[in-house]
Amino acid sequence: MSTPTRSDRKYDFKHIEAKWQERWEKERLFHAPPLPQHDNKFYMLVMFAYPSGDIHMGHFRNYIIGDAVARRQMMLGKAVLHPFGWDAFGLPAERAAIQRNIHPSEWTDNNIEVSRSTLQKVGISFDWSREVITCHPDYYKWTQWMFVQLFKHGKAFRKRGVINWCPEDKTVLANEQVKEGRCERCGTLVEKKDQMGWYFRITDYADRLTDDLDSLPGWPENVKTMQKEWIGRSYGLEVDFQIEGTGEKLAIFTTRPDTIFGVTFMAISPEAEILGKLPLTPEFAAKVREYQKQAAGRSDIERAAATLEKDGVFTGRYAVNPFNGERVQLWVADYVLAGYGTGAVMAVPAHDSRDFAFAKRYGIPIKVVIHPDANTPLDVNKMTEAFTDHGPMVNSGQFDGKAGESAIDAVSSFAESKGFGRRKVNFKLKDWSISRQRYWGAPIPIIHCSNCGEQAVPEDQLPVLLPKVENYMPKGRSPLADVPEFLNTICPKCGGPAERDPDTMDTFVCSSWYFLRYLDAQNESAPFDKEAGKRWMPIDLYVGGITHATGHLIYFRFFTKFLKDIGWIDFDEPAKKLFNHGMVMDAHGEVMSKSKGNVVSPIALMESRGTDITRLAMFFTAPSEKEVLWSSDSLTGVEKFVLNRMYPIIKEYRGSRPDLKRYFKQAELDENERSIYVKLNQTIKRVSEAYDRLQLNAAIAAVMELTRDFDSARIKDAGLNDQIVLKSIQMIAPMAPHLAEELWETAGFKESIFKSDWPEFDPSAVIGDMIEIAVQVNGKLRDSIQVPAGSDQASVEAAAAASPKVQAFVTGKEILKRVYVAGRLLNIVVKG
RNA sequence: GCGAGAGUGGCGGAAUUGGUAGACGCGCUGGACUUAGGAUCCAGUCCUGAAAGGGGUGGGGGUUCGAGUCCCCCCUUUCGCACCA
Repeated sequence: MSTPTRSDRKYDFKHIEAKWQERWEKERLFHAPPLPQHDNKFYMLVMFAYPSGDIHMGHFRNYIIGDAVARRQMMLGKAVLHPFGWDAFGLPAERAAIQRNIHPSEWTDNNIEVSRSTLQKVGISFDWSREVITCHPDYYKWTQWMFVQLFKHGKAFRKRGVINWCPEDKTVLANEQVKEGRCERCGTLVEKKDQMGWYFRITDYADRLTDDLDSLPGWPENVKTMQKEWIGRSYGLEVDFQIEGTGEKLAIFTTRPDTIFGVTFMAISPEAEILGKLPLTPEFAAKVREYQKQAAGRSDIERAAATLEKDGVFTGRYAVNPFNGERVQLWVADYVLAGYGTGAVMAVPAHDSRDFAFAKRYGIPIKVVIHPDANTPLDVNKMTEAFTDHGPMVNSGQFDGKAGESAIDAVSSFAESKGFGRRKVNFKLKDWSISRQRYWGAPIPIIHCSNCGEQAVPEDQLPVLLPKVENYMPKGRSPLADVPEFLNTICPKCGGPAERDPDTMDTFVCSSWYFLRYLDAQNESAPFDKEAGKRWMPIDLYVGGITHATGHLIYFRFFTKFLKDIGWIDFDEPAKKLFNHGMVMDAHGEVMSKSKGNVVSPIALMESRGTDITRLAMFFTAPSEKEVLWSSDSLTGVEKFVLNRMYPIIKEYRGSRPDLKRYFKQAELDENERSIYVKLNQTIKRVSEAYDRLQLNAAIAAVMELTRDFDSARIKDAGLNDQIVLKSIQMIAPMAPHLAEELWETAGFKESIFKSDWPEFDPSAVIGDMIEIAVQVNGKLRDSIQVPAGSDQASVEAAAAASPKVQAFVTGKEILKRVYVAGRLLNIVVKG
């Protein structure tokens, strides 16, 4: 299959790839300088990997995209930082340890070895001297340092609260790790539990995390939208309702103050704290308790099912609407979320679909206070669903007639002036729960002292080393809790006996700052050098999968903002540009998985067809942001291109060692030469733009066209001929680096092609001396005419008028006007 | 339900952002060279039509000299969130 016919040399990719990988390594070609010039650097980051031991098509695609960009930036003369590392803490290592009776670190380190050497075979231009491994103490020392900084600034705190509990993994999960009520990792239904744990106050950053998205034009809209929705900022009014016959107030949050005269009941979440403070008669208290039990037994999914019939129980108590003094029933209902707002809502059945369903079920009155518009009243008896749009207020006292924003404004201001309400901003985003009751993670650097409370481990005592343990079997509490040598310590403040926190940190903490450690990975006295941060940051391009849109990609922005606030860095946003590559599916559009047996290994392909051909095939099959349905057909076209055109092209090289910066004068070239010279420059332009937009499929297509049109036999000028050969090789180099290096060397260059200058196009040669003008009559194409470049409108019109095809549509008709687009098109508009 | 995308040949996909739709590649058809071809080369390949021409970018309207591209209404589809009051 790989036997070329036109080439008299076999394309011995195995030899070529090994040779160049070795040479790159020896020459330290990819080692980034410690402190680049800020205006001439490029930080190319790909999401680091969990070391599972194999590199699959998804990794392959991710890293070759980053590689193509990094290598091209090298050719553009930038100081390039292109590092890699391993997100090495996490559950699979514990699993494997339990199954095979080896230590998680051993399993992890072995996998890293295997994966690293695979990546080296892919020829990715990583600077391995900056590799980070998050489970090694020299890294997690600084993860703990980050925790301590957060703690010292009040951004890390411990509280008891309802948490997501995965019964399979036996650990707490952050909200971001729960998808559709299930553990993102193992798919088990998540349970609610009331438990003590550590949190990061990411909610303090909610406004900035939302607002600053607008300063990121280089981020895809869909990711920004997803983050905004996840953070879920909403503006509204908090109103106090007195609970009749008690001194208690019930505060509620609403985004629709304009419906407040339509409140006909109130609803409290069964988990809301206020419920405990309500004096209930024994009869009602028992009913409420029973309902609470029932609600607690329902999974999140059951409770969230939108179609689920709302249910609840009456508390026997009444609340008073401060706007009109009306007395309404106070219910407990589990469609109200405990964790949002105040855990209680004012219910306006006429204008909220959930309240509507509830009111219908329990026969609670429905009161219309908004009309669709002034002339279209709503009839309560005919309503089959709530009317939730905006419209003029009715039955609302002095507010009648106000509508929309101004209505909300008027009601809010009134409440504020009377002192029973205040404007408020609420977020869906919750504080980030980071305690994990598992072994294989970074220990939380906190000491609990019965006298002094929670004390951060002094920075000079970091890292808190993860001890060896006998048993990683998950029991629902951290394995470290059973290691007295670890647990027992002394209080750093009073010196008395104290205990370490037994929990470890969510691995997303480790990955929230790894991009900074790359700047200065060996630093033993600081997480990274501030000057290196100034020079290298922000990340110029961050490439990874879309799956991290509302997890990692929010967390690392949060860390960045925190570190800026405490003076470690001087920028607000970590990454200027974000690119999400598409997934790699099998030929039928199914996700590749071991259980389906449809996994295609990039390694096998690289071995049978060559790494560069495999890389080109991945680039060429689909644009990088779209999903790829991978089949072996993907290889056919690019393989022919490499074997029949690209690899043999070097035979056409005449050894002229041309000045690659020289531009030719079109007048000095003959017709064949001129046309290929124009093609060359058009190609350089197209390819450069394609790389800039990461349209690597289009970049390959353009080079294919050039090499197809290139016919050395028809070119007299050796310098021109050789420019075409060499620039074609340069243009393909970032995508097929081994092949390009080999050809470049064959042409006589001693230095790596990645030290050569990326070709620039001759602006005077992107259009030829004769150009084609489309001639339309009434917008329909009738002919294409050749005119000298630079012709004015009059001469183009004259040439068009001479065309018989055009004449056929114009003769005898009145010409109304002519639209001329210079160098492209002439449209003759005729009557009739 | 809410939100954000996407619909272009048999297939993957191009189209300088309002200016010659279908680049490049796969597949397919025919031919050349061959003992052979699953190699290579040449030609063809949106539909219709003998041709001239006509039609054509999910469907329907609109703006414009000109719309795949902009606007409105549908349809299909992918992804995300999912009782957030």
